[in-house]
Amino acid sequence: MLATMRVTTTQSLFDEMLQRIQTGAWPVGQAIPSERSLMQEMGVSRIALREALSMLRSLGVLDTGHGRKSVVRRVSTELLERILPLVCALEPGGSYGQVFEVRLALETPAAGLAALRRTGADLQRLEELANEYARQETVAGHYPRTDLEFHLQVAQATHNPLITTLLNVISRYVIAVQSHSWNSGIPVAWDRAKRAHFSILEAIRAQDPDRARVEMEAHLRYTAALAPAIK
Amino acid sequence: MLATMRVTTTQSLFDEMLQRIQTGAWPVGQAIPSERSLMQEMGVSRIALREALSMLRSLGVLDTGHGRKSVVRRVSTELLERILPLVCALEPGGSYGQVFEVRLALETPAAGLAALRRTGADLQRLEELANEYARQETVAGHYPRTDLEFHLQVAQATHNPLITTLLNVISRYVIAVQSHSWNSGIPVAWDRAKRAHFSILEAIRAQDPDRARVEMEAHLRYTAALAPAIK
DNA sequence: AAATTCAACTGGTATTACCAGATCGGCCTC
DNA sequence: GAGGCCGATCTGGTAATACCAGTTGAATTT
Repeated sequence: MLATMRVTTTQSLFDEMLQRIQTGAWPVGQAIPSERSLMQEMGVSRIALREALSMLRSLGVLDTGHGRKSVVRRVSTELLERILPLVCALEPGGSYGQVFEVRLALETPAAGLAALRRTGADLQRLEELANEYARQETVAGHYPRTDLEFHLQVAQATHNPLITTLLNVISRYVIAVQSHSWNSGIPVAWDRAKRAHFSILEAIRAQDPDRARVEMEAHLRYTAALAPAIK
Repeated sequence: MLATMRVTTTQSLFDEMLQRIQTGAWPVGQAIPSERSLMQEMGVSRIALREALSMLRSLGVLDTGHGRKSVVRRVSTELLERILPLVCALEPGGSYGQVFEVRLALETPAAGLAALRRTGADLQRLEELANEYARQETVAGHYPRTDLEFHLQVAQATHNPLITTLLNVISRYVIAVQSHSWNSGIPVAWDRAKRAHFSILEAIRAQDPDRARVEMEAHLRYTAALAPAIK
């Protein structure tokens, strides 16, 4: 026997099973062997095995359920969406301005990438959202939602899921804070924002990344400047 | 009793304990009650309790160990560091290129912000790291580490913790993949990278955000182009 | 052939016991 | 009396076993 087995049984099981998933030995979307057969194969107790499984489940890579077999789930962006707010919340000094900086940094090049890669479907969806946004006349809470959807569709058009995920989380946060501060709303700002959306849309339609970047950055900076300095 | 308790015992325990941590009932850095006392207080078996605890542990909010009490840990970036490779590995298109895009998008404006906000201490640290990096002659694995440290120090100089956190995670992953592909290393690339670090340093010293951005973007694009197209 | 039922899976929970690291107080030595 | 040694007893980690409860699918019944 070794001097001391530094890692616990649970940990080694977790590593082993995670590796099987990453290497594709346990393909995504497919069921893994039952707990009973696994504890035989690996020569461990069900306790240790289940603790390792519960770690995988809490990470979102396993979809378990009472009575059915456990299947490997694709760890998609939802995991990041759960984690990022947690990190942002616990990180001290996570003020609005700092989050906005990240949004600006990400979304500006994202607009450029979207201009390069947008498909016909992307363009159509963007058009719909820009029009829907332009139709909004009321001061109702719909405003931030359609605005958000337009921006997220731009992110979607980059066809980079990581960008989409990050912007999803960050934009949601930024817009939530913004709409909170614009309790009454400023009509003239809306008109400008509506025109800005169409400008961005046209740049993306023309597949002009530089113009898309410029328009997006101007739009974001303007809306940010509207929000009265938040703490 | 309710018709059916939809959530499992483990899940409700997890929620309960996570809430205790978030509300501060179980303060960060402090030990939580022992498993035996918890299973008495909550009226559950040790199995369910331990599975919930293992979920907390896998999220990084609990620091458990053999023989000592479990203490509440602050969720730091390490959680993201563990998750991101997983997402990239399992996401079908979550390739190196997509992660690099995010790094480029974030680090370029970060260099600009660093130029505006760097303190004297930031500058000194950057200088040390650039020099240390320049001294590296061997092909040893030190190369990526000092390179990473320089870049992270640039992020640090933005004094935006969210940028620091995100770049910490993303750069780590990008550089890990890069160093993996540069098995032999290309000396001429090193020289260029060393000069690039000094160029960035000088721009930050001069507090010239535009130049810092340009230099950083050029540096990143060059090193990325070196990595032989990684699927 | 279609609907129904039931038996054999599956994962979820509970009980009990023991192992091993960590701790701290009392004891022994100096 | 002060300091180091040591073990009783805390802690979490692992194990074996049993049973509960959804799920499933094949055999049975209509």
